[in-house]
Amino acid sequence: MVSVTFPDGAQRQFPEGVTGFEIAQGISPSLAKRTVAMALDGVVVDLADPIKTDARIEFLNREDPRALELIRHDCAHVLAEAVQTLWPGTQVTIGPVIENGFYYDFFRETPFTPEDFVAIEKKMREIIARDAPLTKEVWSREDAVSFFEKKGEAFKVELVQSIPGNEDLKIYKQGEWLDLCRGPHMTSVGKIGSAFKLMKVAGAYWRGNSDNPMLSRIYGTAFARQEQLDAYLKQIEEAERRDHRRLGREMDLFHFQEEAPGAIFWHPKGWTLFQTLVAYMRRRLSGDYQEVNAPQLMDKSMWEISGHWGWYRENMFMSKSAGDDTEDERTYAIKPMNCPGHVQIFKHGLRSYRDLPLRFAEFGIVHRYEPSGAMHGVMRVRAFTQDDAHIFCTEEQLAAECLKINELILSVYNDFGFGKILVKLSTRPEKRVGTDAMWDHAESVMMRVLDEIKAKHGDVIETALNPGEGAFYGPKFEYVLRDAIGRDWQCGTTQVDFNLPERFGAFYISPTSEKTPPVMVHRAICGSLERFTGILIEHFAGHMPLWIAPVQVVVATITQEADDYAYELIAAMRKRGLRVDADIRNEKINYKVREHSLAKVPVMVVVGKKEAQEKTVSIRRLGSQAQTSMTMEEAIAALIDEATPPDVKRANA
RNA sequence: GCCGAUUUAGCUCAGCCCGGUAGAGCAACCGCUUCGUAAGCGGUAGGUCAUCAGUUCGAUUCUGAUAAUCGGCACCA
Repeated sequence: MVSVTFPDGAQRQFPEGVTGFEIAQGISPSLAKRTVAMALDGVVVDLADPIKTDARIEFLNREDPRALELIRHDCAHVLAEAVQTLWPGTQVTIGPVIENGFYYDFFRETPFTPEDFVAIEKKMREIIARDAPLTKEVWSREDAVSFFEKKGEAFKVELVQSIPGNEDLKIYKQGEWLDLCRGPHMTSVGKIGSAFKLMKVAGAYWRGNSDNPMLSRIYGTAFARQEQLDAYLKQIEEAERRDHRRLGREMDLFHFQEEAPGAIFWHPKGWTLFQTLVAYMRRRLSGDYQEVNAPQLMDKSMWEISGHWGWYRENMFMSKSAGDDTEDERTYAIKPMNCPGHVQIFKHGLRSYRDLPLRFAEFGIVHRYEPSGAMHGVMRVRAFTQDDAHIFCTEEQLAAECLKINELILSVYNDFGFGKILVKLSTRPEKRVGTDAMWDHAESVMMRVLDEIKAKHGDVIETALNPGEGAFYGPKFEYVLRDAIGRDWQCGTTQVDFNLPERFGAFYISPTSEKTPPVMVHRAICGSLERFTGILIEHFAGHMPLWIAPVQVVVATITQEADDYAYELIAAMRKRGLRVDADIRNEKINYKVREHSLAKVPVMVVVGKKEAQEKTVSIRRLGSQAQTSMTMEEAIAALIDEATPPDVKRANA
């Protein structure tokens, strides 16, 4: 007998091996009918699974949040059946649930197109309407291999063979069709319902490896109810509206063109935005960091020493004199990173332990030959600016430096309105340099730091471990921020480096007069400033806080009679440092309001005959229909206060 | 880099299937209008149809190559 505990706390005895379905049926047939799966001690399993040990039981209906994954997974199976019915000979591979939906990878001569979706969805609805029960069988390895071989499912055969011998080989059947699957699944395909949609097609490598064949992937999503699907589709539209490439055009920030793939043409407004960000970051460095600048072109030997020429040459640009009969035949590399330059500055002159920690910062422009398919607006480009810094310190100073960097990163993110931050510690990878003792030491230091920042900032920080994901030269922290619509962006990073100072022969003189290689910490807060600008645009949906907005105020006139007053206002505002544009065109105020709203100008100051006479202004804020009237002086004071960057405000407080 | 799609006026898009050298809306420019918070009215101008080849009497249209972009995959020191 097994003892089963129900959610209300009641306990009942059942014969060992009783299924969830039998228990539900015993309680009431309607419960059994609406239950799609069960959870045993919190683990979701098939309702038809036998219960062999004492357990807490919960019956899941399709509205249960935990059932969503099942709906999507079942839907992936139905998608696969539909595709194989429509195009016999198509091979199935895997079809997992992912965030916001599912996909299924197929192998087929001609890839699918979105035009195929109509037919596939129709077939899927037919299959769901048939409502075949989903039943599980455990097969032997041999049976499974010979079955899939006979069907010509080479990928499934490979999957079967890769499942460890101690695991059951589970086959889920839905009527005639079956698939190898870990499960769990709902009781029947009819439970999927109708709130599903195929989203897009894409190529994807078998097992995620670019040496493997390319498969045709179909993405889809499914929800328990149609309203949820509709809400999700709306959210996608919202994300499209926020797309920085679209806003970049609408707000006239930047453009790209064919002659410079992966490089940004910043327009005046975009460059103002970018430089506002740089100015802010520069202020945040003062006192602790020394800003430096290292050459854009250096002889390739520099990169041979650093190791990059060997490891990353494919992703580097190089440059030579363009002259036909120049004597200079040297090959220069365009810097893909700033560290070697900073090591040279460190090495210039003899350093004492008394000089440490030494913190060199650079807004370093780097070029990397990114794969053509990786480029994405300003988010992934081939020429970008890092808010980079390298800290040279002693072993003893390492923990304190990591903590100091952490404080700065969190403070910066907070100033831009990012609330939730994830800090991941990536530890030693397979391929690495340095002794195990060094890694042990560094990892234990960083683990301690991680615990400390978690204890101190637990309200905004979540921490995680990323085993084996460290850089080859040392462990690292990665800072991931979450934007307004819940997307995660990895921006900041703190990396400990045992390797580079030694490669370049950098050292300092210790208290006992010994040459000692310093510990080097690489650190970036925004990462790529171009990308960070893009993230800010999407995070704020173009509606930038006043202190970052490239154009903070537009003064718009209603009639010509207010022109002189408008000029007076603009002069007064500019004098106090506000970024103001004038709109004295002969257009209706409706037209002007519409245009500047679309251009996402945060503040419109509207002046007509009345305001000119009374020396007042009518203020309209972006995203609001309301108008506030106040005197010119009140308005300027309020705007200046709001336009003061948060760090300057703190300093003034 | 790989799979698929796309590329026509500053922007958004039609025309291409069925070859006879282009069309709309918005923006721009010029007038008129001086107007109270998301598109006033009229007119004008603007395109070697991404590039290079091929087929053809003739190519924006058909074929091929190249480039860029988009959606994924892979990559991201």
